[in-house]
Amino acid sequence: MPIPMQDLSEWYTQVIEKAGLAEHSPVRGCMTIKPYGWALWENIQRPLDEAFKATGHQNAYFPLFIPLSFLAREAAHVEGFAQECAVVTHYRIQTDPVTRTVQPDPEAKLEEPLVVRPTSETIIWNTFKNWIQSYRDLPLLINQWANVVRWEKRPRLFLRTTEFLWQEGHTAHATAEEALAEARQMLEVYARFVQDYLAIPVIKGRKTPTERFAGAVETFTIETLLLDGKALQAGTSHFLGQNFAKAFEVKFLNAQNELEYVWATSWGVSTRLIGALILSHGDERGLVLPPRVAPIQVVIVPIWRSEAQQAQITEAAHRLAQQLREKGLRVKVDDDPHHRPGWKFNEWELKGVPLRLTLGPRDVEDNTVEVSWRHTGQKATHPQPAVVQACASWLEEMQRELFVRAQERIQRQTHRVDSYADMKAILEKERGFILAHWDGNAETELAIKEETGATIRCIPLEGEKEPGRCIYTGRPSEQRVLFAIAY
RNA sequence: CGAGGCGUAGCGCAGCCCGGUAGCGCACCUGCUUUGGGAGCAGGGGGUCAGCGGUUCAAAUCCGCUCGCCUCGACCA
Repeated sequence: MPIPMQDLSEWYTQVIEKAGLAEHSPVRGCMTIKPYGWALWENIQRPLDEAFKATGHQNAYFPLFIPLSFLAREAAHVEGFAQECAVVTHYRIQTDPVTRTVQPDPEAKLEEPLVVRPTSETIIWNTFKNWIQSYRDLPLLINQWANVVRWEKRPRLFLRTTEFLWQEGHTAHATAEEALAEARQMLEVYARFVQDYLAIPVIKGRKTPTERFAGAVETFTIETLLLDGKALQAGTSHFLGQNFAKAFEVKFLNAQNELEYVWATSWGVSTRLIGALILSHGDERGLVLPPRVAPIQVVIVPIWRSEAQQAQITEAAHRLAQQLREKGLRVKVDDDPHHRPGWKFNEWELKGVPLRLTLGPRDVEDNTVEVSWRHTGQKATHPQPAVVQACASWLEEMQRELFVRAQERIQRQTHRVDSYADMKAILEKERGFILAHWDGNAETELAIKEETGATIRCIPLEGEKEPGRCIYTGRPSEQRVLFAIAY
């Protein structure tokens, strides 16, 4: 295992493959998500889905294919996605009689090409048109779990794959205020989930106009900083104004019997969260998974010498596992006879399992068990009944400690900077978050990006709002913004 | 799309410069001994050497073309 801080990109690829989360598929930029990785995604999906439903949203499903003409309806939107669309042009293949190669049948060309959705605003708003007539149909609060395709130039497992899995919320409202409140609410839902479940600290903010979603009036984001000091957008929530309502002619009659365009939001998080998770907590032994989303929270490794012991200790391990399951924990007994204990210790540490219980002849004799904490490497032996009682609270403690540890790391990597020279020096040396003043101009933003590689990740929503002078031009600025080199 | 690197067993690699019928480690199978931090010994199975073409008595090796992958940039959830 490479040391994470020396070559994070090598470490990242290896840990994903060795821990069995995912692997490269034969299709460029597309990955196979393996059972362990999928279990992790399910543990991310479940609480998010519950949070969406708790805030009044319903799930639905819209088509994978979008007629090309739909995408063209919203000018900024089509421009934003034009460079990365996969397009279906034929509906049949044939074997060429001369070359013997299989190819699209030229006779079977589609009248209108279909775009594989890079996001679903257009097809959903085309549908919403039929669902909305009156203010009584509003708000319309829909979410879908889906796959989308964006032909990215440089794919990376989980962080930027050609096909990725996500959820996309799409809502319609009677007023701008209500839609804006919805966008802000979902940003909160994301921030809470990412911090409480993934133990990843985030900064909530607004995107600058240059970084805004194609077709949005306002884009909110949660930004985090990974182990190597590079920033990652972990989720977004957009206030779309009336842009899509106008593009798709979605109007409603208000209580005064007047026809109005509806107001929209959209918001999403993706399998990128798994990448964020790996690159927030991992170490030289591999993955470190926060207990709340870990597919296996406790692994029990039985150790035996004789065959008689094997039977007895394995049985004791399963009894212990059952007691822990009754406490609501996800437990695995690794009684595989083909591997030795040392191998198993390394394997489960690589897979990031939060707690390991080791049960050997000594322990069975004394009714004890050895506990090992993944995030600290600490070990201790306790009586079995005490361990059964304490495991759940140890896991909760670990969940909090992982968050605090990440928060302290990000604090160390965050710099308040007032001189452009300092900013450049820090970005070259250790990257990280740079809190600095900006004059609000896109030209300034672009110049800084070209000279340093750093972009404005967001204009933070929280924290002090002291005015100052732009780090680049010296012109007045209302508040500090967050710069970083991004993934 | 630009710049680098790499395609040889499931995985990681050597062999290529200097052409002679393919090897190592891990993994896998069998047996025995082992099991508290990636076990040992013995035996065994597994290869269109990325593809196509050329040179040659003979090509993994030399030459040409094509395809794919990885890393780094511009783009992005």
